[in-house]
This record gives sequence, structure tokens and C-alpha cells, in this order.
Amino acid sequence: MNAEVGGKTAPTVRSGPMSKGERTRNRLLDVAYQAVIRKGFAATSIEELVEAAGITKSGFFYHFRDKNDLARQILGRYQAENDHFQAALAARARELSDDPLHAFLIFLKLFAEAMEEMLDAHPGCIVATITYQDQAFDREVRQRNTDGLLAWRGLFLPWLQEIAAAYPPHVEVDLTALADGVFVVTSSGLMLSKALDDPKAIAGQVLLYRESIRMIFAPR
Amino acid sequence: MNAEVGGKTAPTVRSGPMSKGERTRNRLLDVAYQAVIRKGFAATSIEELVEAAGITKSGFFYHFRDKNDLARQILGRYQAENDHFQAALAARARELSDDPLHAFLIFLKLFAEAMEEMLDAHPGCIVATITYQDQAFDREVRQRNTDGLLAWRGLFLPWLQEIAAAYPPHVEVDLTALADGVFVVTSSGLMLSKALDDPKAIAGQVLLYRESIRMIFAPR
DNA sequence: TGTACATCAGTGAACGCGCGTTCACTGATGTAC
DNA sequence: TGTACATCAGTGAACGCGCGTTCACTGATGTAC
Repeated sequence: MNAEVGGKTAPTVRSGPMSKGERTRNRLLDVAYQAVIRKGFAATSIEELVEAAGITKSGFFYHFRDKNDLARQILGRYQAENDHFQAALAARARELSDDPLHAFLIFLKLFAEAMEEMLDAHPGCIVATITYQDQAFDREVRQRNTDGLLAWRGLFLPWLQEIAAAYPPHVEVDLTALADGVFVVTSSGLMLSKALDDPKAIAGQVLLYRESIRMIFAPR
Repeated sequence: MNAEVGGKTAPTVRSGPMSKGERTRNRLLDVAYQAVIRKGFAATSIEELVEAAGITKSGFFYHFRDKNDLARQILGRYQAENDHFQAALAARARELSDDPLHAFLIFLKLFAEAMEEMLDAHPGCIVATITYQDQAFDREVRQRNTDGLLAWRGLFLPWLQEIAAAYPPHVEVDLTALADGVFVVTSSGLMLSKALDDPKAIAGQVLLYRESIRMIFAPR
């Protein structure tokens, strides 16, 4: 499978050569993603995006129905990339250990390292960004955003259940809340790294979460 | 001291009767806080604020030098309230136990409950909001925002050091990262509650953090 | 108690700019026969 | 291989609206003598 776990480039989803239109559209999405993460959605103007992408404003409306459509496509592309990225990391971790608990601990280690490396390219989490400005988006975007959050839970909850079946937890713990914890430490960890200008903060939070997973499940 | 720990109203900082101007200014800040938390800063217009506050747009500029000044004052008032609130909760917890670890566990329980109760009034965290839109603010606001984050650390890190001195941790742990964990679970917990429309999520995350504090320090 | 002045807490009208969006048009590339 | 037509990937000009900000002014309240 050759999953490039620690790779520096964000994985692109599509395969095959891109048409001219697709390349332009992706350039717009790249530039918009960066701007929205840094300034928020409303503060990001279509004009600055098309200037950075080297086209005119009307060209934007060839690719996007309106500004909310831009949000929808940013979110869609991010979710596809993120699903792919996490699935690849999970697959790699499962390869390295047959045991669900050990595999999860490996996953979290790889994830922490990858997050720190990706800080320059993704200094934030659009799911968090959108949640914090949700009244600026239409219903569909908000719904997709919630779905994105549930996708994280959908990946980690079954895994934790598998772990809990093999290793009865030492304390009473809400597995759903614990599964959501991955998103919690990731999104806030990115925030800490950004606000404190400390690249190590994100890995620190993920590894703290990892330690609590170990303490909850690992035999003493 | 009569600290109203579980009180429903946000604590106001000033004492004594307010002048007419102060009341108007506070009304503007209230309404702006809500709007910024829900839509973001750039998407919040001065016009909608003055309409809600029942004055005219020029009245706004009597109270605020410009729009960034509004952000500065929102942040300032929030930080004062939050410092007061957390200090009161901490004092109450210390009253209930002389032991630093037990007091911290009590604090986290009270904090989790208070957060869930405050969800309607504060369905978000402006520090998180501002961090996620930081390029939309001037340098001073960004600096104050970082200071606000460090204030959380400044409350919890010494406390954890005191705990670690009395109860040597069972695992190697970065106390600074652990101190930042309170902010991490709070801001993301609020986000989860908002995005999933589940009031219990915030308490769930705080209590998960509490459990890991217990596992790290409590004697077995 | 009355008068003069200062400060407070705004009003009302106007400003220019930039924003999101529309619309008619166009050159380049692809496809059918 | 050439011609006709369709689709792709935009351009350029214009639109109206709402935004943040300014400025001259004002009535109400407070203070000094």
C-alpha cells in the first residue's frame, strides 16, 4: 500500500491528470483554506482569493455557485483528505501490531508526530473554525460539519470498544466521550500551538491523551 | 466570602451603581459577545449591535474607538469575569479540602457542572474564537488573547506542581501540557456541545480530564 | 436658588470603499461526421 | 483532413447594498460660584 505516513505533503484525493479547470479550482480551495483558517470565513474576501489564484472575480463564480458553496467544497475536500489520512495512519498502526490497544497507542504516536509536522500547512482545523462561526453558514454546511465530527467518532469509538473488550478498563469511562477526545485534543492542541506559537503544544496534548488511554486500559 | 459557585448569572466585575453610559456600553458588549461567539467577528456588524442595543451607529463610536476596540473590550471583560469565576471556584474547592489533589478533583467537578449550566449563556469560548480568526485582529488583541491563555496556565500549573510534590505521578508527565489541558478540554468541549447539540459533551470531556488527573496522581 | 459653563451620552446625515453577485460575451479545446 | 457545433474556462463591466468611520451638532445632567 505504501502509505506515506509521515509525509509532508497533504494527500490529494483525486487520481489521474487534472484538467485546467480542476487545477484552478484546487488552487482556489488551497488559498481559501489557508485564509479561512487564519482569518475566518467572513473576513476572507473572494477578491483576495482570485487575486492569489491569478484569475478574475467572475472566474470564481464559474467554479462556485456562491460563497457558501466555497465553504461546502473546502469542507468536503478537507474531510476526504482527513478521512484518507487517518485511515492510512490507522492501517499502518494495525500493520505494526495485531493488538488493538498497542495499535491505538502506535496510531496516536504517529498522529502526534504527523500533526506537528503539518502545522505550517494546516495551522488550525476547519471543523473548529466552522463550528465557531456556524451562524455565518447555511444549514447544509453546518450539517456537513457535524457529520465531519461524527466521522472522527466513527473511526475511534469501534476501536475503543474493541480495546475495552480485550482490556477491561480500570476505571469507569464513557467510551463515546473518550473517542471524541481525539478530536478534542487535536483541535485545541492546534489552537494552543497557534496562540502560543509553540509547535510542540499539539503533540504534547495528543501524547497526554495517549497516556490516559494507556492508564485506562493497559494491564498494571 | 459567599462565592456563588453554581450560580446561573455571569459574574459582573464592577461594583456600585452604573452610569447610563456604562449600562449602554455593557449592553453593547453583551450583545456583541453573543454575536461574535455565534458568527465570528467579521460577520458581526456594528449595525446589528446598535439596533439590538437600541442606539444609533454613531453612539457606538462614542463607546468604542473602532471595531478592534470592541474586540479588545469584549476580551478584557471576559477575562476579568473568567478570572474571577475560576478563582472563586478554586477558593471554594480549597475550602472543601486541604489536600491539593482532592481540592483539584473537587474543582474539576464543580467546573464541569458550571460549564454545562452556562452553555446557554456562553455557547463558546471567545479565546478560541479569536485564536481561530486571529489575522482579523490587530496585534494588541492577539497579545491579550495569548495572555488570557497563559492566565489559565498560571492558575493550574502551580496547583499541579503542588499536587506532584505531594503525590509523585505514576507516569512521566509534562505538567505544563497537563495544566493547559484544562483549557483544551473546556474550549473543545464547548465546541462539541455546540456542534453536536449535546449539552453533556462539555462535562464529559472535563470529567475525562479529571479521571486522568486522578489516575496520574492518586495513590493506588 | 440662579446662572454659566463643562461634561456626558449620545443623534443624524453623509462619506467612500469594497463586497458578493450577475450578465453578456469570448477564445480555446473537444467531439461528430 | 476539414468543417460545425458544443463545452470549458474563463473575462470585463456594472450593480446595488451595507459596511466602518467621520463630523458637526444637541439635549440632559453635573459642578462652581
